[in-house]
Amino acid sequence: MASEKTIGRLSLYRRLLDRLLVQGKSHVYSHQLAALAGGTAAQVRRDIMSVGYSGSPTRGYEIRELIRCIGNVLDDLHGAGAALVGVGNLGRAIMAYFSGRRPHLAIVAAFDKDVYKVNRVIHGCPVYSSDDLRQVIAEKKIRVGIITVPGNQAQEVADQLVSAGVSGILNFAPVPLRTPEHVYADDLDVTMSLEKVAFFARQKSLEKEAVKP
Amino acid sequence: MASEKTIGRLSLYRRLLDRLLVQGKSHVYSHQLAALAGGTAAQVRRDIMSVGYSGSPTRGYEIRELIRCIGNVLDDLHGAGAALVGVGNLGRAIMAYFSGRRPHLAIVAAFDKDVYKVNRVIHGCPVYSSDDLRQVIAEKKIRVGIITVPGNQAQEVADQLVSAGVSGILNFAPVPLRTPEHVYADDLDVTMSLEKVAFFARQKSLEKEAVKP
DNA sequence: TGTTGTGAATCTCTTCACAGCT
DNA sequence: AGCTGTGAAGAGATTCACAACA
Repeated sequence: MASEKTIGRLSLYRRLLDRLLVQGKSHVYSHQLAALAGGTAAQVRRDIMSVGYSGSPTRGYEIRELIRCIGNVLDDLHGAGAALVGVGNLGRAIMAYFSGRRPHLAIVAAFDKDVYKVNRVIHGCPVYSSDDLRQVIAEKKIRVGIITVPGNQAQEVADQLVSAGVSGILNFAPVPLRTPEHVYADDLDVTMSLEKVAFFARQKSLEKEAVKP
Repeated sequence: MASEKTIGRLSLYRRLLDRLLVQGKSHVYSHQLAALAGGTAAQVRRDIMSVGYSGSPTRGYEIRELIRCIGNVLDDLHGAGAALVGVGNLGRAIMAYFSGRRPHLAIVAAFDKDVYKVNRVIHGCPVYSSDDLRQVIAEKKIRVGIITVPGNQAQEVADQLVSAGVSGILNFAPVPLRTPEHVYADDLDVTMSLEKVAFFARQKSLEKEAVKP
């Protein structure tokens, strides 16, 4: 089975391949894809191995076919809908971003506690009251939740999502979630990322100054 | 030197420790911090080793002092300002989120091409024209850039930021950035994260069904 | 020649396990 | 007794390097 890191890169490769296709390309070599993805050719070849597709030593990979094989691995055959909880700034930004982008992985329901936000349609997606979360998720057979509520409500929302039956959660709140073993949760912690960048930016600055004193 | 992963976790630990402090706690054991952070006690101890602080076998770590030591590693002594480029939905969400949160790492300038957005103050942060990017970044000695523009403009903005002198970039656009070796860049790819969650959610569902058929 | 696919080596990160301390 | 700090082992991911191929 493909590792977590590999799955992430496959998602990236697919988008890059889509772009190449639009540009009229039909084949690509591992080193070209690696350059676009910011990785090495060997890594690209290994990742592609895991989807069970083989390229040709002379022409490289056939883009259309490779996209199809990646889709076989990544996509749910019947399409998958996601639910977003927390229609604030960030929630709306994410709804806007995914609106009409990938039909097989769309945000099909949003939830908020604020009565002024519910019963509206934002970026093509209906907003429900958080009270109806369990029911809507069951009806629409939603298996993925996206949490964009403030940190102090994130765990509570996660518990509701899990109890409603989702098996994957993408969490934007700055709090690591506690979830049962049968649920996959990924924390996308912006504060952490920014502090990390700030730290390594400082390192790089110091290196520069050390060279040219 | 601390690894990339360790730096990220230190940022998380610090926020958790802040919370504990507010709750009136004064000491914490590695296994408690690990539970909050979703890691193991051994990992917490190793991470803390790298900031050069030692706890007591009887009382654990003194929270206030540990926060200080983590700050010594993570924070720039003189504070660090970040610049955000792209005042759209996502840009505003991030500005709102960091507004007044961490004084030593604030977003001190935002940029946009849209004339209706420039010369305003959003979430306490002045918005400048993208034309003035180089000048403002030099004046304010900004070393960290945040990219929240659409994918097709991201690389161009990154090049401008690099040429203006930043040494770290946090990129939200769904395109891996090409940056010179002396610049640290982190791509925070939401599409990738969501597709990863959807994939592993499906795995988990299948596991569940396999057990209870 | 220049590519793919892949075993083997390497590198990095995590966990184990226990001495030492209080 | 129960914790910390850490050497050593283990697990995982990446890169090397080369046979096989067109």
